[in-house]
Formats: sequence, C-alpha cells, structure tokens
Amino acid sequence: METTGTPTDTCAGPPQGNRRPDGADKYTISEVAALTGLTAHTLRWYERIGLMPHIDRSHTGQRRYTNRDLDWLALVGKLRLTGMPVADMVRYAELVRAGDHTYGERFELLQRTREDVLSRIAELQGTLAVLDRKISFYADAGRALASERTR
Amino acid sequence: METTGTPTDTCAGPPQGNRRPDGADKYTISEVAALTGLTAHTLRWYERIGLMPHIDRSHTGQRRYTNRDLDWLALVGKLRLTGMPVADMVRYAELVRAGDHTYGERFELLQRTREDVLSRIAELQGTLAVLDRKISFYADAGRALASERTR
DNA sequence: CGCTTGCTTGGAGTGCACTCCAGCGTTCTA
DNA sequence: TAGAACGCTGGAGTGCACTCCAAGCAAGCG
Repeated sequence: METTGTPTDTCAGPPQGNRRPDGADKYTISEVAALTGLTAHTLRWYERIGLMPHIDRSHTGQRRYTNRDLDWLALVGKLRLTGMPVADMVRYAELVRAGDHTYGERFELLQRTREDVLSRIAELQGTLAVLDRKISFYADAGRALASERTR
Repeated sequence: METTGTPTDTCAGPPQGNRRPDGADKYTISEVAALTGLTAHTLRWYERIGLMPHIDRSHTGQRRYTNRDLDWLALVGKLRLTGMPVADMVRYAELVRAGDHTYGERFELLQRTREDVLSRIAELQGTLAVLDRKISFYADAGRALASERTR
C-alpha cells in the first residue's frame, strides 16, 4: 500500500519532518519518506532523473539509504524551497559526482542561488507591505461596519 | 504578431515593469502586457478563469483596460509572488465581485496569506543559512586548492 | 502454506499555469 | 487603398514536478 504515512503534512512543524534515530545508517525507502516528508514515489523519481547519488541496495535489491543520503535530501529540500528548478539541482548533483575539479562551478551555482534567495526575500517583503496595507484597510472597514450595526 | 515585447525580462529592475503613463485610463491588451510583464495570452486567460473583473470593450470588441484593472493586476502579481495558487486568487476575485458583505471573508483570506508569506520568508532565511555555510566551505576549499597550486 | 505488507520496475497519468494555434476581423501608416 | 500590425475566439499543446499503476518478487507470521 506504499505507506504514504504523513504525506507532507501541510501543518506547520519541523521543516524536514521527524529527526532521524541516530546510530542507524540504513533506512528503507518508506523510512526516508517519513523522515523527509517526500513520498516513496518521489524518492524513486529523484533517483531516476539523476538527482541522487548512487543508493545502496540490500541483497534482494531494495534501496538502503544512508545518513549521507539523508543529508543530501535535506539540502535538496532547502533548495526546493527556494524555487530552484529540479533541473538545476540535477546539474549540481552532476557536479558533485564529477569530482573535486568542479568546486569552482559549484561555488558559482551556490552564489547565484544565494542571490536569488535574497531577491526572493525582498519580493516577499514588498508583498508583505501591500498585504499589510490591505489588511488594515479591511480592519477599518470592519470596524466601520460594526459601529454602523451598533448605532 | 502578438507583440510580446519584453516578455518578463528576467533581469532585475522595477518589479511591475514600466510605470504607467498617468493621465491615460484606457489601455490595449499589448500595452497592459508591456506594463505588467504578463503576455497578452495570459491576460486573456486570467479573464477566462474569472481572475479579472469585467473588462471594458471598444465598440469593435477589443479589450480596454483601466487604471483600476492595472491596480488589480499589480495585486495579483504580488500574490503570485507569494506562491498563492491561481484558484485562491480567483476565490478572492469572486469575493470582491460578490460585494461588501464579503469583507470578513476577504480579511481572513488576506490574513492567512500574510501568515504564509511570513513563514515563507522564515523558510528562505533558513535556506540562506544553509547556503552560506556551504558557500564558505567552498570558498575555503578554493583557497586550499589555490595555495596547493602555488606551493 | 497462504496471507499480508513492503518493495521493485517502466511507463502512463495528473494538475497547474500558462502558451500557442488557426482563422478571422480591425486599425494604423504610407 | 494596400499592407502590416494588432486583436478576437475556442480549443489544443507544453513543461514541470510529481503521482500512480500493474505485475511481480521477498520476508514475516499464524
């Protein structure tokens, strides 16, 4: 039945789901799903498109994720929040796989992402200002309506 | 030829495109496209799905946007930046069309959106922290490599 | 042994937000 | 008054990021 568990759980809380039971270093796909908030489907899909490093397999061919894999998924989760396209994350993953000589390129990619995040925050703060103006307008309108009702 | 003009112009700058030539109060669809950064396609689509108020037409049936319409599009643009689904914006538009008795509901919708924006900003700041740690790691690695090369 | 639960695969399907097309009418400039 | 540029419509197509399906294998349990 795939055990979607808590699929993403829209309610607020620790961003990356539950904390991992430390000491362990081998997780099944459904454990990783629970830990990251991603579905097992998505985890397999990430692997297919080259967003994951090579994932270990059990003697029967089932995926066994390590703590290192979870760290990678945590980073991917953060990058996803910035709105970075999956294709760009795949590019980054390729650079990591390619070895140490890609440090420079990775550095640049991260810096560009950082700039994006900064301007995104600025945008959101601009939006917040608009929202606050509208909200205080509606608050006033509400008060006016209320006083009209009690008059 | 549809005159996409400056389609969205990924480069930084004034978020809502150019400033409107004030005094005027009738804009063709391509003027609005240039002003908002949306395409004419998207403007027509917004109308079809009920995201726009009724748009005036010229005697031959062409759209003539007013400054009020531009203001609405500016708000929509801001809400879009927050990641609000178009369906929710349509809901808000419906409330506006429904009249004054929906003030309360609109107020709540805006407040919920405000909370979303706040937590989005917090998320992005968390991501920024992660990014900064990674960036300084790569900066150090770069320096180490450089000193190795000159050694 | 049968049953349930969990995992495997390649490929097809979904939902969102556009994006474009064909075929036609209108408006502007030379 | 020709020709280019712009606008109209309904409907089809696109790209992204998942999301699901069917058929089958493997382990644990009463």
